[in-house]
Amino acid sequence: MYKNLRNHIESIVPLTDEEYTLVSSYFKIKFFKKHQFMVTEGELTSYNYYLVSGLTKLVYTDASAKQHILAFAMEDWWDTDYQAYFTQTKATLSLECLEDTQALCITLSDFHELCGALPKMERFFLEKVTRGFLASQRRILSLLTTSVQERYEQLIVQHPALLQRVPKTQIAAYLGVSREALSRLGPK
Amino acid sequence: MYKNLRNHIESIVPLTDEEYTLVSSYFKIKFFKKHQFMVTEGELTSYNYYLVSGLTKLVYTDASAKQHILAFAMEDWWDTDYQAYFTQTKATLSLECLEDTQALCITLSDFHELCGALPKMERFFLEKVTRGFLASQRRILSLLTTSVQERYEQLIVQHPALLQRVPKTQIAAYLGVSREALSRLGPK
DNA sequence: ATGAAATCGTGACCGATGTCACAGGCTGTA
DNA sequence: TACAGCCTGTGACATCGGTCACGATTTCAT
Repeated sequence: MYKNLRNHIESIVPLTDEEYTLVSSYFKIKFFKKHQFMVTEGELTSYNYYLVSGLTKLVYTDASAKQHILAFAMEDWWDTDYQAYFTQTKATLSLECLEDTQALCITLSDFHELCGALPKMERFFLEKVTRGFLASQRRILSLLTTSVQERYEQLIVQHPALLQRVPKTQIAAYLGVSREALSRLGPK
Repeated sequence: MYKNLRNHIESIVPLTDEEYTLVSSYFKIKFFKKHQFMVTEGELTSYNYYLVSGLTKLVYTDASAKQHILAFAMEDWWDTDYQAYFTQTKATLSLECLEDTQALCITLSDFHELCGALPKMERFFLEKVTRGFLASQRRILSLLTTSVQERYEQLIVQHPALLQRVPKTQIAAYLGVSREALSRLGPK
């Protein structure tokens, strides 16, 4: 079972059936409904989630209650408050479902155990984290160099499905502008 | 030799003398002068650099020749155009020395060989990349949530030495504002 | 020492964006 | 049906930051 996860891992490192059985034994499936929190600000973050289906947002809420979206995640993405997860401290971010979501989750200690038991998985995660790091750098660059309009147009090109599933308010919170500013450049 | 590197690695995974001898055999030392490019936009990026001493900036130059600084790096930091390095494609960033710099460098194929020969090093790099990823996420959040002034003040607190070594123009290019805007909020 | 280049502050002007307010449309629920 | 809550667009206004221009000072290389 969990063919999704197996395909996902095997896109980077091949696994035998026995190996995958071992891998999957470390994961537990969880179901969440729209508006539920998978990670809650101020609480400990027990799990790293691999999303089987659904849609989530990773959010920071600032002092004036304004929301800033670090990332959306959907099928085949990994997501959690990594800072809190890896350091086992209280979350500063929240991970909230924008749709009903199924996820496979793993604790930090199981994560380490798994890497120890199967070095291939360490390679897999190294590759994954590296890609995440590169994506973050691209995002920083895009925040530094491009206008809101350019970022919006790129988002439309790269994730057209998102716009159908997420209200503009949230898109604005992801792009780093107010809802109104985003609305103004739409009609043009 | 290269005690820096050994201490750096051992802050995460302990090494025997033999292991470290093996590790260091994969690295080559290089010397650069101020204004030299360690990575040049448009060219292939052969190396990942561990900085022994000196100071560098990782820069993107946009269509209108404006510079945007992704990161400064100094002693004990790793630096290169990772996108270009890991995918072995032409660099879109430049890595330029702001001071004379010594660095230990490793090719991508040697990097993979080293990880294969010594799984500990895979763990080390996983840890390193993870921290880099977390730092990037913090930077994104700070770009989304804080004003130029706040970012400037945080930079002063976190890296006071930088301000002594780097002209304000470059600081501005790192913070994501014009030189003039940064100058205006200095006297406060 | 001398000239060229870099650094830095400052003023004027203007476009982009945040904030606040209002209105219409849509959806879900009692 | 009726209501409440979201989502979206739009206008008015103030502010922030970009751009251009100027000049003073410092740094650097010849």
